Amino acid sequence: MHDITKLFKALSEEVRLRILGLLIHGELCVCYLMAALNLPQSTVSRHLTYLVNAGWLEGERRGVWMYYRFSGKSDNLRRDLLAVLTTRLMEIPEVTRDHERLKEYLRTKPTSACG
Amino acid sequence: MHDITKLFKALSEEVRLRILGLLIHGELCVCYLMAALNLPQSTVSRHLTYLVNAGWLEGERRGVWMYYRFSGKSDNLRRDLLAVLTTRLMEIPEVTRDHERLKEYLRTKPTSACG
DNA sequence: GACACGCATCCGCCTATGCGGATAAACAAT
DNA sequence: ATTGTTTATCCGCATAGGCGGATGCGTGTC
Repeated sequence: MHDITKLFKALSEEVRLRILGLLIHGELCVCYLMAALNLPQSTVSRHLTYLVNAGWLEGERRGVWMYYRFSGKSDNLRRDLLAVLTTRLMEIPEVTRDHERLKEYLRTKPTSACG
Repeated sequence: MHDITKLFKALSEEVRLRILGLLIHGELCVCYLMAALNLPQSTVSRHLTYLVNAGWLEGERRGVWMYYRFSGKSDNLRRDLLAVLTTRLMEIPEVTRDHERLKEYLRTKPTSACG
């Protein structure tokens, strides 16, 4: 039961929902998440760690860069919830706004950002 | 966005998931919930109020008795989540145990109980 | 109005977790 | 080893909300 409440608790914070909303279309580096969310690095990092510990995400380091994506682990509840999130998160204005910001960042893409 | 995080936060506590699990088959009076959950009245009442405020439940008073059921209000996210909960909550041992307790209570059903 | 019952809320105590700047740790190049 | 970059974690502060017994509020009967 503790695993389950942890799954839902992870979804009970705006920043974390926004992160999941950004990762729906595939993995992203922290530097992109920071730009899209327009939040300080420590805030983003803290929430990513929470989502990993709750079982939603997994991270992969590539050099200095850290990428996050939805966890490959799968159980019935998480799979069902993920299906719901995949459609419903995109209906949230804050999430669509983040996607616009991400697109803009990709277009202007500083050379200092990850490959 | 605040409504959405509130929905998930409501699901992030064991007692509240257990309450929702008990209400899946239909409305129940608080006295039944207390018996099935085997928890003090104040604890049950507090969580019921939280679930009402989060948008999951609605209550109806009948004399001194208070009945709760899933809210008639419907939006996309809540409807999808409810569909998930309807199947997945019954897979949780604590929830099935509550149902057994409820059945036992119904069988022995003190005359002082509602209905 | 008095009394009884069911249930919402208060209360004191405690734990969990939000925030962002500072710092530590990990990685890479020289 | 030094320097630079990215990111995880610490820190102090603040808010939210868990617990259950006590109390207040609402309903019903006499």
